[in-house]
Amino acid sequence: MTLRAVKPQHETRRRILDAAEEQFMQHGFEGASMRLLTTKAGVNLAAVNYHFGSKDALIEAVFQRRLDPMNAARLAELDRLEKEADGKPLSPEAIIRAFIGESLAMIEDGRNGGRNFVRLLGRTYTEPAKPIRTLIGRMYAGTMERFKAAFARALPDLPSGELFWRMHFMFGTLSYTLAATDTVQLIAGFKPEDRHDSRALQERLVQFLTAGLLAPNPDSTHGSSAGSARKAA
Amino acid sequence: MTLRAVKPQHETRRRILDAAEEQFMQHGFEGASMRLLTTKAGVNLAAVNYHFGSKDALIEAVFQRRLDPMNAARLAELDRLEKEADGKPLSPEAIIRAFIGESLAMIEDGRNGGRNFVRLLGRTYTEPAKPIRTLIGRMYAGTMERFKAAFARALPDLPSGELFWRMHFMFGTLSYTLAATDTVQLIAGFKPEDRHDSRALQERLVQFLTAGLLAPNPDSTHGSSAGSARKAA
DNA sequence: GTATTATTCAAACGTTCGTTTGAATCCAAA
DNA sequence: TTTGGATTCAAACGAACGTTTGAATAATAC
Repeated sequence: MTLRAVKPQHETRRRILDAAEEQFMQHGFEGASMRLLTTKAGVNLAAVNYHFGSKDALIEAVFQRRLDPMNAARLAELDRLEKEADGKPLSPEAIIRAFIGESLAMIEDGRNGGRNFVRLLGRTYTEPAKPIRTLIGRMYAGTMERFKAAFARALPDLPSGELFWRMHFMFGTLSYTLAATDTVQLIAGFKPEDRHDSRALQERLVQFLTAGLLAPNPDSTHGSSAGSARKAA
Repeated sequence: MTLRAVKPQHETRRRILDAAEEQFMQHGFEGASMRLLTTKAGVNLAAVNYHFGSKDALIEAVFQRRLDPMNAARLAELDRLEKEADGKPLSPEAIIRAFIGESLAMIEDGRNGGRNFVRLLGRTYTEPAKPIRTLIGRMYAGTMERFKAAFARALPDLPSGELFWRMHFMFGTLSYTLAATDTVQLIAGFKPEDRHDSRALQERLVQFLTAGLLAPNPDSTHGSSAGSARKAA
């Protein structure tokens, strides 16, 4: 076939990973079948086991391909900001932008399947299956640690217990937004043209998350110090 | 069996629904098998088809049982607040409490499976399968409409397009919190004792969501009116 | 007690699942 | 052109899937 001559070396692997992102996103890991997946990818059924070993290993490869570069970019942006700030703490808003910017950029990338991946990612956060949980947790560990430290420096009066919850809420808002933006339609009055305008979406998210992060501190029932962090950025 | 004598009329139906909540939550709809589900429920494999007709009908029944009363309670609480306010608009914080109070109460209800249900609900919001989406959308439609109207009255200066997004974000934060509170562990330093303290969790959520809802209004790129809604409740 | 209905049960239906196999084919090096 | 490893392919494996069936059992009505 002349088509084959054009085909790069790892074309089959790439086709499988792309189809896996879409199928896992649509049906979940257990619900996605290798037969439909390989058909969509245009490859033989046995190709997955040949190139990846098993369905579970394919799942891991799907996340490896996107998540590692994504978190690396987040950390690089944080590094850049901190170097630029020259020792001074960053503004909370800047840290938020560094964290969500990469994933929001992918949402517009329909061509390379980035959109499928972020939606897959969003639904995976609510996946209780233990192997997947530990996989995701391991891939995020270093990034979360660095961002938590950056937030702590930016908000010295916010108790670390509160910071944890604020980060949890922020992460939840982001992941839901990535996963459900054009699926769930609970609230009437949705303007379709807004859905893929990631610039406007990013500004809205930054406003919302920054305000939530800087919310007044509820007096903890456990008597921890009640420092407040009110001022807007 | 003497056990059977104690068994209420629709014991089998209830056992199936309880097991379904847990299995759907853990494995997703496509991933959950009727064989494991009926085994966990302690009923015969054919009982699901006898009592519900099919797996799909069982999914619908699972949501009917909990979601209808939950949304009814939300609307009742909103009605109560509005009657009490006697025509004056409610505070945004009060509306938020009315919306999230019911679902957060269920999170502590380990006995009756309410905890399983809210976690199932959280992961269902990110489920792209169309039948489930329309099912959930239909069950939420009236409630969302009423709450949107209440927010609009409380925040007359917030453009309705912005309100939509703020509600979207708030809903995302809530659903992620319900679904992932004790599954995902992305951020180190989690205090296990906080996980099931729904009182403290509710206060943290209210603080975060209220601040996000009242965030300063970013000037829309589409030139819509740029009213701001800054004041805290 | 008998008749009638509702429910449970073990077994089987055909289909699809993830994976394996061994031969066929491709491709680069000799 | 021949060789040898990499890749693709059709076919098949046993297991698990949702659902159906018809007999057995339990509960209710007469």
